[in-house]
Amino acid sequence: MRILLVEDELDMAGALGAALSKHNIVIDHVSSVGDAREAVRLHAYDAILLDRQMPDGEGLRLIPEIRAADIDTPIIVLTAHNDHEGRIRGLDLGADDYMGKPFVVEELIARLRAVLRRQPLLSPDVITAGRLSFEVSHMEPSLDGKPVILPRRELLVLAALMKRIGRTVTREALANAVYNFDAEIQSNALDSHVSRLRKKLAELDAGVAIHTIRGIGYLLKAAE
Amino acid sequence: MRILLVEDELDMAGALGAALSKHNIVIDHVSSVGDAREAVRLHAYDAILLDRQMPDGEGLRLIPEIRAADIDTPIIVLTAHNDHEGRIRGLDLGADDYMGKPFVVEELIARLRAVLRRQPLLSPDVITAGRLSFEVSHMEPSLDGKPVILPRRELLVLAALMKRIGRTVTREALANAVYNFDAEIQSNALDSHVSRLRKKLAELDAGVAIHTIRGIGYLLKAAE
DNA sequence: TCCCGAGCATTGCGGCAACATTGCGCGAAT
DNA sequence: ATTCGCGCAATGTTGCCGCAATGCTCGGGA
Repeated sequence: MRILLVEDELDMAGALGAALSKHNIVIDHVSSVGDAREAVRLHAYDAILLDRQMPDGEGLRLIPEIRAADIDTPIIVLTAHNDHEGRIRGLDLGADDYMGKPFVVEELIARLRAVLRRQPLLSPDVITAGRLSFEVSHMEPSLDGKPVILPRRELLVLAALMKRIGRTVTREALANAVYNFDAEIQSNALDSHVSRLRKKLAELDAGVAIHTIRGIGYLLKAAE
Repeated sequence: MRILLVEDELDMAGALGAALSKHNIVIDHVSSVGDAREAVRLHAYDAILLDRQMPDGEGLRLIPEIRAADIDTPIIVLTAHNDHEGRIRGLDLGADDYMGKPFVVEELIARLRAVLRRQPLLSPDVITAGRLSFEVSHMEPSLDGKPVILPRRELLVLAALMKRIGRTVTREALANAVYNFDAEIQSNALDSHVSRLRKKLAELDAGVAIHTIRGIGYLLKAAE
């Protein structure tokens, strides 16, 4: 899961980033409306966290722009605590939720999950294949109801493959799901994650296997 | 799918070429307006990526020429990031979309797909024959909804035949769909791809067969 | 009708690039 | 201090692809 954080206060951004990482969320952080606009153009995020005041203007005005572009990524607006008008305007403009600052990170996570789960038409929250199932909003795979613990990167790989189960995922798409664009990968790190994940799936006898599509990417499929 | 890339920066062209090949797109790359003009005359591309500044002039002026020749191939203009005037002029002149540089390749692919899909009257995105269907924008064949994995070259052959299903495809046209004109084939490599594809279609019982039109080319047809 | 040649089909092979695997060292987290 | 995930790189493996040898088919001409 990858989200965009639009926030100019660096402390705040840092703290949020650390907290969200623990929940296996990949973050792209930008500090201005302009950069945010660019980032949204460049990547289809799972969600956007949007602060109101930015050095180059009002964050809220991004919302109609995004919606006009036919992008229905969930947006959560971060507002000052008593900014009543801001909350309402945000929702009117097409935001999905808001959080008054200061807030407890756990609550933000919960709202994120809620907001992500609220799009059942587009994609169900729980995906099942073989003996394996995956709860998207919690980023949690499980086998016969028992949670499976995976390292962060492998988990992100699995998530990306599960979301497109039975269909191919290009190497590039996979890389985008696993790394944010600050990250610079100059080796076959991605391959090794795939390899390790593959091995674990086999050991667990998960009933799914990662197939290689040479020259294109990968594909997760239930074993027959 | 074959597209023309008009770009004089070699780094850029190289990177784009590599990325697009992974998506099974064959690229012809030219570095000047003159060569581009020639290329458009010689081949009916699925799309054109057009950079603005060329050594021998302004790329945009190709657009009216192309449109005047009654060629409605989608054109995506690659502009410098803040080149507002260029974007607007490009669209006015008859381009279909633009991309500000630098950009992430995934987005370009997405725009390509969007632009290709935007011509539903000319050609639908999903072509079906026998039990086989083919999603043009994703270059993905499927049988009863399940994706069929094919090697790159065979996939390109299948795409070319599907796009003209029931009608003959010249050997030459087929070669153009599978190879760019840098590629130099001095054997019957193309035949062997056709052969292997034919075999697979039979094994899969896909309900379509490749017929040979002696002296001319091939024809894909649903089995009766 | 039979023959013959050109065009096409098929298939094994070798090279090569893409991919897989795994040990290692670093650094972060606990 | 120890563990563990991560990126890296070296090495092993796979499978696509172009090639070419060989066999087959069609169709025209005598």
